[in-house]
Amino acid sequence: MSKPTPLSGFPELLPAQRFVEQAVTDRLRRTFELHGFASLETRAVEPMDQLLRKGETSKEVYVLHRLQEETGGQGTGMGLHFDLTVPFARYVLENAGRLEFPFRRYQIQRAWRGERPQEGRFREFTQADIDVVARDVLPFHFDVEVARVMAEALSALPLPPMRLRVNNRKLIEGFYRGIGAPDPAVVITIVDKLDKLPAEEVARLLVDDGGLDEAQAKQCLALAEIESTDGSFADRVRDLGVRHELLDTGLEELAAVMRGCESVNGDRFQVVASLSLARGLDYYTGTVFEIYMDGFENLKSVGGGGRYDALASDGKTTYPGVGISFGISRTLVPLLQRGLLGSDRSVPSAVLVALADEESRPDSDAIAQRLRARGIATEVAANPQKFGKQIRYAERRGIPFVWFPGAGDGTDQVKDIRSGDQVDADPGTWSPPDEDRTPRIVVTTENEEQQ
RNA sequence: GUGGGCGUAGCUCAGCUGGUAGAGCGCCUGGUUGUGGUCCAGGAGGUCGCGGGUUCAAGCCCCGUCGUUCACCCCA
Repeated sequence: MSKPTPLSGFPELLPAQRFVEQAVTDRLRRTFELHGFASLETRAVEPMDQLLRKGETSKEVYVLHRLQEETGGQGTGMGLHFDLTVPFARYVLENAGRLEFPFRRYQIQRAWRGERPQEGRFREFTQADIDVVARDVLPFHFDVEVARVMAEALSALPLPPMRLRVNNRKLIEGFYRGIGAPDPAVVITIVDKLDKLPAEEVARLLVDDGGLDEAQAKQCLALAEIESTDGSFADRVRDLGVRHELLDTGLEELAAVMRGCESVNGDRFQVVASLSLARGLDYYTGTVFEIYMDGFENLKSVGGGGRYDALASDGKTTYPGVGISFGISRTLVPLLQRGLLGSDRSVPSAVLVALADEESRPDSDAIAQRLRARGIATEVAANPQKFGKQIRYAERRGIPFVWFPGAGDGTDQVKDIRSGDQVDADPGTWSPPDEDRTPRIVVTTENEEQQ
């Protein structure tokens, strides 16, 4: 069999990289749970009609069918989910009678999209979502809470600083109605292209496709330009002189989110009111979020979310929600591939017990067991090679300590192969420094890389 | 789906106007006979993505194909 080539869009990590990914998900999980979010996993597949509803028609869903199905058959009618929000909404409806509301959950899981892969964009990827869902009414303070929890979670990760851009659908829709736009939804999708097209181009689209006149288009761009890290955006919006009830509501909500997030601002995280933000998905009804990673603006948003008041509804009861998701693969894989993030070991082992000869393997095994019993990850050398080879075996894998049974007059010795220090040691009492118990994440900044 | 770039050793890549396949790193052995990293000497490893064409001769030119990558689209 010839060497298989990688499948584009289906990233697979090396052990040292996988350790980083696991460490990141562990930390996310810890933060989410500290805030009382329960873990949830939903099945990988959903019925196609679930996946394709709610303005998701453009999604490139991977459809399931059985290999031996009659040709021309209708398939199974199931597809792989492409995000975690839609399956969650379905799950809430299905289990509404057994859940306590407001229900908060986190979900760290894979999703699939059949789109063309690019850096940070994959066909199979992992994301971390938090959502809060209530029955009938979801108090607004949850909009603030999900933002704060995600901010806290991301600040704790060994990643570049993040920026959370926030806007409010009511605000911009109210504004567009206030200036007399015939179809606010169209205006939203056009304004959303501002980060890709020059302003003049967007202005022309607003006139040609949005049905606005020049003055209205100018107003829209003026609104989109507004950005602030505090509540000052509100005055600048009001200065534009547009009046609409929905606009006022949106301004109040966005101001509330900004106020609520003040304390999470810092070196590692910044919350920005950004009035150009719209998001393509049409199920968002109020607050919308997008996350950006400093220095990686080319990846576009690495997370996003918002409030969806009507995504989950069984006809009688609606379950409004608000949530935010973070792209684990999207952020981690580019950093890992560029070598900006890694770990100092490819194995969990902190200690390699050397093997003098095959006959003494039980002795080495016994030492390893005593270390493991005290929580020290330990492996025994694969072969009784010359000790130089065994040290090199450890060195290649990043294992910091090599244990020599009966090295000094029958006393065991342990060597820190980084410093070369070798000391007498007892497997019943010796411990590595805490920082050596598990692999460590190694962060290289872009600047260091260039030097 | 549309358009461009790129497929040569495990990895990163070089290979001139077409003339018998190269480097660095890594790997293996020895120097160093239970203590690695440095150094020295030696060694293994290639259907040049695949198929066809042009030519005395193709890694190089042409066509096709597959893979990969970037952009559009869309988004985590």
